[in-house]
Amino acid sequence: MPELPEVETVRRGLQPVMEGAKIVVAEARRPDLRFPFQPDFVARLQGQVVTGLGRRAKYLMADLASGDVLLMHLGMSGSFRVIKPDNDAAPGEFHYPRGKDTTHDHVLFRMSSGADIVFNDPRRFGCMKVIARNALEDEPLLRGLGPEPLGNEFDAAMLARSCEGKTTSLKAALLDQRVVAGLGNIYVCEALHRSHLSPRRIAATLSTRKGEPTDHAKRLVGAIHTVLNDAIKAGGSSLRDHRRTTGELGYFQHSFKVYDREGETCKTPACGGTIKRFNQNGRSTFWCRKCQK
DNA sequence: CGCAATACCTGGGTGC
DNA sequence: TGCACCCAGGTATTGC
Repeated sequence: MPELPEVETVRRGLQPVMEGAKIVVAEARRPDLRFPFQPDFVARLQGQVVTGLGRRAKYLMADLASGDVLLMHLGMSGSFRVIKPDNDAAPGEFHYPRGKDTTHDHVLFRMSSGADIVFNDPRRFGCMKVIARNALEDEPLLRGLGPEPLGNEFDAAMLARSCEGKTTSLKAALLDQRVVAGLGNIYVCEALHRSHLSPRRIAATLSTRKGEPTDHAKRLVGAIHTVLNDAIKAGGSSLRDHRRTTGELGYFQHSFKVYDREGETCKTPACGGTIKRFNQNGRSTFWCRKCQK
């Protein structure tokens, strides 16, 4: 499901009920998500005050008063929702209407702010892990991540440098979280279209022989900034699974120019091309052959 | 080494 | 209706 804009939308939804509140009860309803929960997972969360809720790439990071950090990743199908606890339930129990959509409720938090937070993830590609804040730089899940695409360090020069010598496609390079951290299939397709660059272009063509960024690299960075910022403003894109923590849909999918638009007309002014789809490294690529070069 | 393919999961849609 | 198959917003691992 979620790429950077969706994760940021979730972060903004959880922040008001998590920050400054205590995790009164934590519950993992199955032994694992992508990997097994740590044996002390619940113990390290329960009773802790969340001092801040941040984001790094597609990871949510809840700072705890203990000095631990709770890392959360939504995988392909993870979502959080915030619900009102049932006042008639026992203090440590979560009572709420069950249905098909609650089958995959795997992790629950009761916050002292008066909210229950439910993590749902049908495919279980998501994960949660508690680590010590002073060991963040040694954390394997975070160690290899490249720059934040909306951060100050990420610019055309940096992108060109990290693509130097890469013989893979530009599409594959942008999906590589070591190159830039937070893009996924949707926003890579959209950023390439908005910068009029072909997904098949060799990644190394973003820099000159001298190692300077090309105009292509500058255009691409501009497009990445624009599409991510616009998508965050729209509350992300809702195709199948993404919901805001309130259950509402994001609406950036209405602004897609290529993603999921196979056979439709290109939205580039005066282009008139037809959006095509093909498979690149096992993922669908959507693009306009006429205006993306 | 870089890169492509594969595996991990469930569910929805399609075509027979 | 059932079934086989394909597809899905991610990422770690495998193998060439």
